[in-house]
Amino acid sequence: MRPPHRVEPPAHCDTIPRVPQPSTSKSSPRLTRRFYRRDPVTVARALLGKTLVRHFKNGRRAAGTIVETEAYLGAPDRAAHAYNHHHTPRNHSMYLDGGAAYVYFTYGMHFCCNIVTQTADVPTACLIRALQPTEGLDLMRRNRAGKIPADRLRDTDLASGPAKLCQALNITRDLDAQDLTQSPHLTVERGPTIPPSQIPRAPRVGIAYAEQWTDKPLRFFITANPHVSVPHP
DNA sequence: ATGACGATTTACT
DNA sequence: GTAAATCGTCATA
Repeated sequence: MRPPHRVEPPAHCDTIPRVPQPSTSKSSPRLTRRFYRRDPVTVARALLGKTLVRHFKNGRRAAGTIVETEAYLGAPDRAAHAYNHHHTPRNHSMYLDGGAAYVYFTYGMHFCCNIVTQTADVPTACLIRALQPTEGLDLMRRNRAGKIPADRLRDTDLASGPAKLCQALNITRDLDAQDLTQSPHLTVERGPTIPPSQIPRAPRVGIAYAEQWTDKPLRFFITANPHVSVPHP
C-alpha cells in the first residue's frame, strides 16, 4: 500500500492564510473544460444564463449574467476570423483548447470578448454580446462613464454590447488567451439552463461582408431581456 | 512602406 | 436615420 500522495504548496503560499470555504459551496462554481469543448452553437445557447466574472486585483468582483451570444463556426464561416483557416498573431487564441478567451481589438478603439469552443484543431468560438449586470455595478458604471457621467448611466447602458461589456469589466488584450477554467482574472460561473423556448435566434450583427453567412441565425439571446444589445424585429 | 478595413459605439441631424 | 471617431492588423508591393 502506497501512502497518499501529498503535494507541497509553493513557497509563496506560506504567507497566504488558508481560509475555510463556506460549506454551502461543495464544488467550484466555475464551468469546466467539458462545457466548452462542445460545438459553438451548443455552447452559445448554454452560455445564456451563466455569469461572466471579472476578478480585480483588490479582491473585488464585477459580473453579469450572459444574455446574448453569437456562434462563429471556424474555417467554413465567412464571418469568422478563422475563415479558411486564417491564422495570424491576432487570432491565435482561436487555435487554443476550448475555454480560452479570445479578446481582440477592433475599430481602433474597442475590445470584444469571445470564448473558444471545441479543441485546438477546430478554431470555433462564441462572442459574448451582452450582460445583465449583477455584481460590482459601481465599478462597471465608473468604467463606462464618459461624456455621460457615471451617475446618469442606466443599468442597460453598462454592458448591452460586446465592446461595452469589455469596457465595463475592463477586459483588454491583457486577457487574451486566458484559460477561463484556470484564470484568476476572468471566469464563467454556472447558472440556470435557459429553455430553448426562451432563446430566439437571429442573424449575427456587423457582418454584412459575409455573403451567404450574413443571414444565418447564429445569434442567441434571452427573450425580452432589456440588456440585449439590439432589439429583435 | 502603404492603404484598406473592421464580430462597434456615440453623437448628431 | 447618418456619420465620425480612431488605430492595430494584415495583405500587397
